[in-house]
Order: sequence, then structure tokens, then C-alpha cells
Amino acid sequence: MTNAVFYQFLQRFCPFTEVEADALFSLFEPTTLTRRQHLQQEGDHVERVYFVQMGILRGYYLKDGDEITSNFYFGPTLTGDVVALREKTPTRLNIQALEDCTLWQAKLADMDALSLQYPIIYRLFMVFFERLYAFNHKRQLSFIYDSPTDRYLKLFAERPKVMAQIPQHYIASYLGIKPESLSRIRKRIMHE
Amino acid sequence: MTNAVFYQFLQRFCPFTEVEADALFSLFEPTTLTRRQHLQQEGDHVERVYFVQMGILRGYYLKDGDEITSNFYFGPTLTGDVVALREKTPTRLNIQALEDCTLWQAKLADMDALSLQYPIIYRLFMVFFERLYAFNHKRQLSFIYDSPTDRYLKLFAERPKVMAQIPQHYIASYLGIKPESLSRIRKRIMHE
DNA sequence: AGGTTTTCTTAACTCAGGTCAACGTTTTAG
DNA sequence: CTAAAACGTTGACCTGAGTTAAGAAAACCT
Repeated sequence: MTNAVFYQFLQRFCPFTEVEADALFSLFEPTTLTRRQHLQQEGDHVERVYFVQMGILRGYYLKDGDEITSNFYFGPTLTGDVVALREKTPTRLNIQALEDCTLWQAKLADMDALSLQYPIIYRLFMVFFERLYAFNHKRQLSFIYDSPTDRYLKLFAERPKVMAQIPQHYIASYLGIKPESLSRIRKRIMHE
Repeated sequence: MTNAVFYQFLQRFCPFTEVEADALFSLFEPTTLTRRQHLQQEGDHVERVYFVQMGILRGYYLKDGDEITSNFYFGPTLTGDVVALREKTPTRLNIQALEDCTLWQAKLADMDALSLQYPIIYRLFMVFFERLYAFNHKRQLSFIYDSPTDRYLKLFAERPKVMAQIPQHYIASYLGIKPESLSRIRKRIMHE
């Protein structure tokens, strides 16, 4: 990848100049993951954010041995546990490649240091958190407003990629239900 | 209120100078609410954020005529629908005073304009969203991880003020259950 | 292709929360 | 102070997701 892909990605958040984008990009180094490999696991002392160039990852938490999927990451996108990074607590978020991925990693501390020189990086983070917050807020409302069936139908409408490319039991755990229940829901929907 | 209270509140987010705090503070004008009055209602085209100096407010959404409480705001704190503000969509969030409140309001557009001159305002928003995101993320996980009983017990432990000062049916809707169910949960807890 | 693992479906049963309705208590407002 | 409204509890019944267990189907891997 050249800087160009990254530069274009940044424009989706706020208006970086090439100089600013170059400076930020210089903090990232390339890395790869193979299917089923983990980017980070519960208990890790994380210090990096990741730019997923290509591939799909899954974020999940553990609860009594069960996996609870929190999100799917389709490249190009950013990932990492921003809360644990900020609070400097061990992460509880496991991030696993669902297929081979190519990514770029950077230390949050380096980005913080650079943001003193380039305040637009604060703005980047601001917009990033705004959008992340908006996304999560809607998901949270959906857990209160909607039945599992409704959540399934909405996911179908809003993120067809997820439905098409993700195994069903991961989708079930993303919806907050058991695979058996998702099976029944699908059956109910079909027979109507 | 003098600027001092506001200045101190800002320090909890990031290191403002007095000049910066003064500039930001100058955007706010005072206002009050009496019990049961609304700060904003579903459908409003919102353009302001609010600093609650004193009092308690409740944020809620409507679903089929039912109220779903999303949060309680105890002054001093900030409130408003940051997502609708950014996306310039009509809000769905109703914010109602649970008791008489004194607040300060400012237009988000004015704050945006000022942030060109004082980039620390981006940083303020960044930290604000970080924390809001962290809070909401934990709440979301709790909806997946925890039973209503667990959520009730956690709320008791983490926000005793809510338990002490908020009517029970509002708490029920905050927990995502019906008042009748909260009654039964409380009964179950007592008899154990 | 064949064997293994992973994934999906179905069935029987349990149980917590929703719904509807009634009733007692507390708070509010005139 | 009193009537009305708001609030909290309880009971009977219903519904849908969890649990356990089994087996079918699909994907994976040499």
C-alpha cells in the first residue's frame, strides 16, 4: 500500500493536508494476520491501534466461556480497544481474523505525541469517537427497542455484508442470542 | 455562577488556560427549567449543548408510546443529543427535568467556530466523546452480558445516587424492563 | 475423495420477563 | 385538606429465549 490509500481514508474523517497525512502515516508499520489468528486477546496490555487494509476481523468478549461478538471489522477500517488504550487497563476485547488480513499498526502514544505538533489529529480522534459513539449508541438502543427478530432483520437491511460473509453462530452472538435461537428465528421468518 | 465553576469542570476533561475557558464560557447563556419541563423533545431540530449546573434531568426515547430512559443527568454535567447535533437530523431524545434545574446553553456551531481559534476545544470534544463512548459501551455490554437482576444490582453499586433519587419506574425503563418486573426482581433479591 | 471438524437445525423442557388487570399507597395540586 | 393523579405491588397467564442433547449438513484439510 502507498500512503495514498491511507490519505484517502483519512479524508473520510477530516481534511488532512498531505504533510499531516505523511507525518501520521510514518507512525504505522505493516503487519499481517492469517485466518483465526488474534490481533489481541483478553488480558493483553494493548498500546496500538490498527488500520485494517484488507480482510475481515471479529471483536468478541468472553463471558463464562461463551464468546460475545461485539463487532465485525471489514477493511479498510480502524480497530483496537480505544477504551483500554486510554484507560491503560488490560483489554477484555479479543480481535480475531476471520480471513487472512493485511494491516498497519501504530502506537497510540506516538499519535498522541504527534498531535501536539498537528492538532488535526485531535480532530481526527474527535470525529472517530463521534462516529463510534453514534454507531454504538444506535446498537444500544436497538438492544432496548428491538426484539432479537427485529435486530436480525435490521442487520440484514443495514449490513448485508455481515449476513453474506459471516458464519451464523457469530451473527447470533452479535445479536445477543444463542445459535439455536437464531435458527428458530430464521425458521419463523421463512414460514410467514 | 461565575466562570470559575465552569473552569473547574473543564479541567476534568483537559488542561484549559483561563483565556481559553473564558472564550468558551462566553458562548454560554443561562437558562432554567422547572420540574417536568422539557429541554428538548423528539422531532426538535436541536442546535445546542447544555451545561447542567444544578438539578437532575432524564433522557428518554419513545417506543410505541412507552418511554425508554436512556440516562440520568446529575448537575454539574453536560447534556444534549450530540449525535443529532452532528448529523443535523431531528432528535429522538427527550430530555426532561426531574426537578428544578439551572443550566447554561451554547450553540454547537459557535463552539465549532471557536475551535478553529482554540484547538483545545477539539481536544475537549475528543475526551468528552471518549468518555461518553466508554460509558455507553459498558452499558451496552451489560445489556448483553447481564440479566436484568444483575443490571439492577450493578446500578445499585455504581450509581447509588440514581437508586436514591429516581422513581422506580424510571429505573425500570433504564434497565430495559417493565416496572412490574423490577418489583418482582426486588422481591426476589429481598427473599434470598 | 474421505475423514474430521465446524456449523446449523430440531425437539423437549425450563424459566424469566411481558401483559393485563386489580388494588393499595404515596405524592401532587388546587 | 382533599380529590386526583402517579406510583408500586401482586396474581394469573402467555411467550420467547436458554438449555441440553442429538443428529444432519457444510466446510476444511491433507
